[in-house]
Amino acid sequence: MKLTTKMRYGTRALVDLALHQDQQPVPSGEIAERQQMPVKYLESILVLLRNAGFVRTTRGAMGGYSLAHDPADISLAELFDVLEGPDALVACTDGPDCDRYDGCVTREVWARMYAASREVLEETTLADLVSRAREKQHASGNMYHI
Amino acid sequence: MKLTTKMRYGTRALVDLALHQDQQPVPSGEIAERQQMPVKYLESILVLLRNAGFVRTTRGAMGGYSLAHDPADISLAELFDVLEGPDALVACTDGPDCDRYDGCVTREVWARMYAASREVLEETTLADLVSRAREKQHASGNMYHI
DNA sequence: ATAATCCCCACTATACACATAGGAATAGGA
DNA sequence: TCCTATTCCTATGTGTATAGTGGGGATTAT
Repeated sequence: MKLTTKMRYGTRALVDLALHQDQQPVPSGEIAERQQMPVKYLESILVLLRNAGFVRTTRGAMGGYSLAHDPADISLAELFDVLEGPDALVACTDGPDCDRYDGCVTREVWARMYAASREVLEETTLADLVSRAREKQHASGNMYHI
Repeated sequence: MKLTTKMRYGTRALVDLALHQDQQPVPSGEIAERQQMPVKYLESILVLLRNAGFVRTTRGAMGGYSLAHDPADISLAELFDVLEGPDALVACTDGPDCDRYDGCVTREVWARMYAASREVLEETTLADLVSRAREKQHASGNMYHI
C-alpha cells in the first residue's frame, strides 16, 4: 500500500516552490537538487501539476516553475486526487466495478480507511507544510532540506 | 497508493474461513472458487497467514485450512501488519532511513495518514466482517459472495 | 547567436500480481 | 500393507505498471 513517488515528490516540489515564491520562476534543476530527486522524473510530475493547474511554467532562459495559487488555498487532498487518482487504495470504492460489489463487506472497510486518510489530507494545506518547514529551518539552520 | 491484493485477498480468505469454521478444514480450491481469486496466488498468501499464526493447515486428502483463533480476537490491523508490512504507505515513518528525516515535513503528514488508516483497521475485527456478511447473505439469499 | 530552460518521446529497471510445474504428505480403500 | 486421489507446499517463469534514464527539439533572455 505504498504511497506513489508521484505524490511524495509532487508534494515536496510544491513546498519547495512555495518556499521560493518571491524569486524568479524556479527551474526544475534547482528543485531536483534541493529535494534530491531525479530531474527528468520530477519534470514528468511537473507536467501533471501544470495540467492540473497547480503550477505555472515559463519557458526559455530564466524560465521555470511557479505556484499558480496561494499555498493556503491548496489542500493536499486536491493534490492527492491528481497524483494518486480517483481510485486510490482500491478500485471499487466508488462504483460497482466488480461482481461482488453489493455483497462485499471488505469494501466498506477500505472505504472507511480511504475516508480517514483523505480527511487528514483535507485538513492539511500547502501553507501548513511551508510554515512547518520554516520553523524547522530556523531550528536547524538548514536552508534546503524539507 | 493501492492496497495490495495480498491484503484484499487475505482478508476475504479469512472471512470465508470464518464462515465455514464448523466444517472440516477448507481446501484452498473452495475458497478460491467462492472468492473468485487465483488458487495458486491464494495459496501463496495462505502460507504467509500460516506463518503469522492466523490459520492452521492440514495436509493430505480431506485437508485444508482453518482459523487458528476466534474471529473476534483478530483485528484487521494485525492482518495489515503481516500482509502490508511495517512500512506500509512510506518506508520512513518509523525510522531515519533517509537523509531528510529530521527536517522532513511531509513525513509527518504521511504518518498521520497512516495512523488514521490503521485506527479504522484496529476498530474492525474479523467477527465484525463475518456478522456483516451473514446479514447480507440473509438479505440477498446469496450464500457465497463476500 | 548562445545558453538556459521547458517539453516530448522512447527506452530500461524493478516490483507486484499471477501462472505453471512439480514435489511431499496424508486419508481412505483394495 | 500398498495404492491412489487429494491436498498443501515450494520454486520458477511471465505480464504489467511504476520508477527512473537519455536524447533531442522548442522557446526565450541576454
